[in-house]
Amino acid sequence: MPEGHTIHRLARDLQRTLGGAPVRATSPQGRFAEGADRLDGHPLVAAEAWGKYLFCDVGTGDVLHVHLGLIGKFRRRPSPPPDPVGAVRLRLEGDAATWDLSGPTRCELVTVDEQVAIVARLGADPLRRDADVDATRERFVRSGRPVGAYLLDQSVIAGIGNVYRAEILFLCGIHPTRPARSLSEEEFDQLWSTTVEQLRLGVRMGRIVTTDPDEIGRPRSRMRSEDRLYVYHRDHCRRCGTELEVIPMGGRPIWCCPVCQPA
DNA sequence: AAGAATGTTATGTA
DNA sequence: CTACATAACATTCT
Repeated sequence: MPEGHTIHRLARDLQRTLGGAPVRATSPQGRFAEGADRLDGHPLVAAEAWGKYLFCDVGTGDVLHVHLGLIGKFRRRPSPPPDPVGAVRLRLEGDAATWDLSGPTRCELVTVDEQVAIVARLGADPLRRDADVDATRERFVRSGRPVGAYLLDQSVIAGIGNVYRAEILFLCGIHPTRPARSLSEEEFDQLWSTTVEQLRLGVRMGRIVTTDPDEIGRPRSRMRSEDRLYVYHRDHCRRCGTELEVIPMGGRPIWCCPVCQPA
């Protein structure tokens, strides 16, 4: 379910609703009982996203590390919460809200050192102020890999998923099969700034909307779902109507418009 | 009601 | 070492 914007938004919401006061942590299905015990009663000191990875520091030396994977979800519920819906692995109950976690690929307690090691494997996160753009540009100009595959590589840029990679390349008019090193500096910089802009927009909207409101003729909040994207999972280009190419890349399909994104 | 889904990791191959 | 392919995994939503 999530790309980077979802996790950043989640970190912000967790911080806002659970920050400061002690949190009651439970594992309704018992599958994370020990972890929940160690979290229980401690305040959430900081919730932070790094790409698609979430870290919640409880100030005891334990850091909750969560990766939602494809289907994981943190659901917000009122406090006190109703019965869990589905297989809830971890429940964090604060005064203002309760959060139920289901379906994560990763849910574990790590040390701060381990957190640092995990983050070290990740590339620059465009949503973070400490993102190293210059280092990322350097890597781009050296790689012969297709830019479509490269964008999905979390060790290069952290936070882009299959929807954003297709949409960002469309917005930049770049064909996904082009080698990363074939991009000019200007093209890379445009790619980066578009990524920052789009991910921020995603955080604000709480969903991915890459189409231009002027082009669609409606504000983003009132767009129909089929109008929110230009190419992802479409048959025809939302801008020019041309039939889209679908190319397997990085193990997953990418859609692109042969007219708007010349090879 | 079966299948798709905004993903990562481990493992194998060339 | 790099690039690429494949499988396994987890649950919800349509």
